[in-house]
Amino acid sequence: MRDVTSPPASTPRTARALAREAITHEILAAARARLAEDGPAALSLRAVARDVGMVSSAVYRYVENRDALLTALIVECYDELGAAVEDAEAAVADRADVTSRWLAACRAVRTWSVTHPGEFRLLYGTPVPGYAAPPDTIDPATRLVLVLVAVVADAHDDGAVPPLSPTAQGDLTELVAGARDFVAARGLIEDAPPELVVRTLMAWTTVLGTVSFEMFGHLANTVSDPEAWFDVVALRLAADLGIGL
Amino acid sequence: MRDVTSPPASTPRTARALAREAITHEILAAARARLAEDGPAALSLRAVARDVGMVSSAVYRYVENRDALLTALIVECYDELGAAVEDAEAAVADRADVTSRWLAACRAVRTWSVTHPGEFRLLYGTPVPGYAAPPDTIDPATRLVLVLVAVVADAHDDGAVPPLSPTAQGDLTELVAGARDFVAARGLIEDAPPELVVRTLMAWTTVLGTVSFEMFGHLANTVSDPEAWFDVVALRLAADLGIGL
DNA sequence: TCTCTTCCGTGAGCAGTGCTCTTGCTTTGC
DNA sequence: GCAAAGCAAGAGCACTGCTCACGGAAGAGA
Repeated sequence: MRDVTSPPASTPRTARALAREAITHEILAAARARLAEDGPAALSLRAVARDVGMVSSAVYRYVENRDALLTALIVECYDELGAAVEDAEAAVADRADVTSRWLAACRAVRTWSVTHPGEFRLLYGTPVPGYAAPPDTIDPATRLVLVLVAVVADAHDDGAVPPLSPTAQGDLTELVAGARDFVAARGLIEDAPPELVVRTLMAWTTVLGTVSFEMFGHLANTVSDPEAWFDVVALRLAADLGIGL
Repeated sequence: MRDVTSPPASTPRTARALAREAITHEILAAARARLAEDGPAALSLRAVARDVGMVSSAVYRYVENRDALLTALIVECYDELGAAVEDAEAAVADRADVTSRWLAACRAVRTWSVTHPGEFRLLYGTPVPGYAAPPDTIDPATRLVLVLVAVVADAHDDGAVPPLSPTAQGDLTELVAGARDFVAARGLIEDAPPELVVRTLMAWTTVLGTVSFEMFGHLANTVSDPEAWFDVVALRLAADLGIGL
């Protein structure tokens, strides 16, 4: 019984390949479970091997080494987080209400992070000592940022964004040229005002900084309710971006 | 030859105790050197033992365990960073120029971080898996924040801070009560406006977030000159706080 | 159906880790 | 001068990432 939907030449989906894929998936799942408990740096390949009922060396049939396992996890997590933010933002019915869309996206970032502390550490915590993230990870990583930028871009197109009190200091245009090319290449804003780019970058920094502070305990004894605090921050950032209130 | 300056009863500064102190210091120094290379999670007690020319078990005479070593390093680094920021801020001659004082303090944060990447990871990166920072560390950690708050407080006392466009959303007062008590207890601002506290907290989050982004490589291909970018961010935060331009 | 190749799991092994414990030596205090 | 205390060494335990030779199983081609 042949599978006509997928050509066997390009992807020979034999039973063997399927089993291999399933086991690889099982290994990744076990690794993510371990991740939540001990953190990325302490991720033990032997431990995940035990969890899936294998001997440690057998895992190397499926995963090249520990770094490759980390990379796979990073890509998976970035994608999951990106999807969560995309869904949350897309769920806002009133597309003209950019403030709600911004808040929904930001909240989704925090919600996912709080419910996935181990994964958050992997993505936005200290890089694992000997590990250097390969280029494969930067594309999934941008997915989340694109949602935020898209909201800002929409608000900008509507003309709802007031002039952003430009502080004259050198050529901002050149400084954030990379970021402007980034959004331009994705067809979001053709010729973004540097002011807007700077504000958006700062906002994204503050969003992630706020979540990091909460996750890593730097907010203890300072703010009573982290969730409410995050909302305050997110709304103020929206106001700073000219898309709030 | 007795040392009259220090009473021998409370601190018996014998030659032995001095030698012990010196070796402990040497161990800490070696650990910090290792820190810069491999990061906190990979800090190997055996490696620092080799560096100081000891066998691994010998260091346990001076350091209780790896966590205690980390704690000592954290306290040391927080103090060093705090001192660096204090000095930089104090070096601004014109005390009325709050903007320059703010910028100097912020710049000192970044400069220290960039020149001490390993230590920065230790302080503001992912907490080491099995390690929980003891209460001894929170006091040194606040030292740096106090400098920033003091600048804001001075600006506030001068009355130079304009009304901060309050976005009405629940009772901010209760939300940031911890932070307000914090500054009040240190005699900085007696009855700080919640608006100001919120802004200052956000600014501090953004400052550290910006440095973290740079240090952990999340700013790659986005901003051409991290140092110039940091200045832009810091100055804009000052403007948001009402102490800039 | 038979063979041959490819794949997979096992277990031993190497070098490294944190940490404990015993042993012997040196230094200190009386 | 001697007992006590402190110190460095080394063996040892359980753990880590990773490699490699081995035997078995499963699929592919004839």
